[in-house]
Amino acid sequence: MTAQPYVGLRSGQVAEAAGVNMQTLRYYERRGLLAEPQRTLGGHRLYPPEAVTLVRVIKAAQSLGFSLDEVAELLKAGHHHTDGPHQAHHRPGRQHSDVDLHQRAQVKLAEVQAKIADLTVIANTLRAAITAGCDDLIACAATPNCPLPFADLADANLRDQSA
Amino acid sequence: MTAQPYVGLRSGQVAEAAGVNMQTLRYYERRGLLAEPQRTLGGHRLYPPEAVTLVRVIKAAQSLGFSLDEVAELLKAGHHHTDGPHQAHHRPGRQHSDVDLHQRAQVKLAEVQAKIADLTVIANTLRAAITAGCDDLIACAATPNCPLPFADLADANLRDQSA
DNA sequence: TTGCATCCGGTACCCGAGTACAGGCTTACC
DNA sequence: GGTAAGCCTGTACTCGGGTACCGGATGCAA
Repeated sequence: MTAQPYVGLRSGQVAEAAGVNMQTLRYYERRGLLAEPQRTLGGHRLYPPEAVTLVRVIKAAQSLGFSLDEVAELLKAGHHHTDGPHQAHHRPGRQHSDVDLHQRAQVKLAEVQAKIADLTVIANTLRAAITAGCDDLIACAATPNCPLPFADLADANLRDQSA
Repeated sequence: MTAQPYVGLRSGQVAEAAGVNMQTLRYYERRGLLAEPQRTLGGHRLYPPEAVTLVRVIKAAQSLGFSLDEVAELLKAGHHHTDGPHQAHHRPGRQHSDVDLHQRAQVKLAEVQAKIADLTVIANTLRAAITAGCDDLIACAATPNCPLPFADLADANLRDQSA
């Protein structure tokens, strides 16, 4: 019984390792993105090493346009299904999360693809603007002279809104 | 002097046509994205038709991840250069905006390309997750079993942060 | 056991991008 | 000239995603 110091990562360490603020960890915990970790007797958080990965995944997903709620969903989506080993009997209390996991992913995929498409349009626009020496984006966009696809973009956007 | 009704679009019309809230127009005006329009004698705004296009362009650019400040920059970038017809003499008061217009565009292009790359990674991840029937993104991400590129993504993100 | 870094909870604040509302004035048309 | 729809300014609020600060408690090593 060598009174070994507590094992696990302290919030500061996790924050550091994951490149976020400590407060952010607590914030994520409040938001349900991070499970409540172990505590020392004195109440200090003790995270398992995976926490770092998890935070990074969150940041990654989020930086690609997923809101924290969406990230939470994505995380939860798979997780309750991991919460016991091969637990084939599914009780009927959880309509939502399980059935549409693949759908969820597919929807997200579609969204991401749409985003890519839009960004591609803008990239092309910028490229065109650069090579054409087009100095004024609005002028180009507004006049039919320089037929950059900005207008299309705007239209795509409208389409988007109304969808 | 037939007292023709004021000519130009009223804010409601512009808002409607561009698919935004009227308040948003005023907001953009405050933010310097929209020039102050003409007014009727009574103080009502009268926009030229291009305003609609402009607002759409703003929305388009913004929906692709540009902040309003960035959009403002992009717009301004070209504009002062249009503010008089072939005015070749450039006076030396405006260091900033002109020189790096192309650079600006190039920087943006690089950003957009990076975003596309990241989104592509995530799209692949999702696709893989879907086809692999991988039900749990975190599990996948965290374990080396299912080598989805989530970790890379997270790394790319870190790279991003430190840049 | 003392000292210092670290962490605790709670609350309050920040920013970006709008949106809502109140109370009053204009426009347009009959 | 009356009246409804539309627009005006100003202020305040929302929402997402954090951040900052406070006074107090803990961890740990010397």
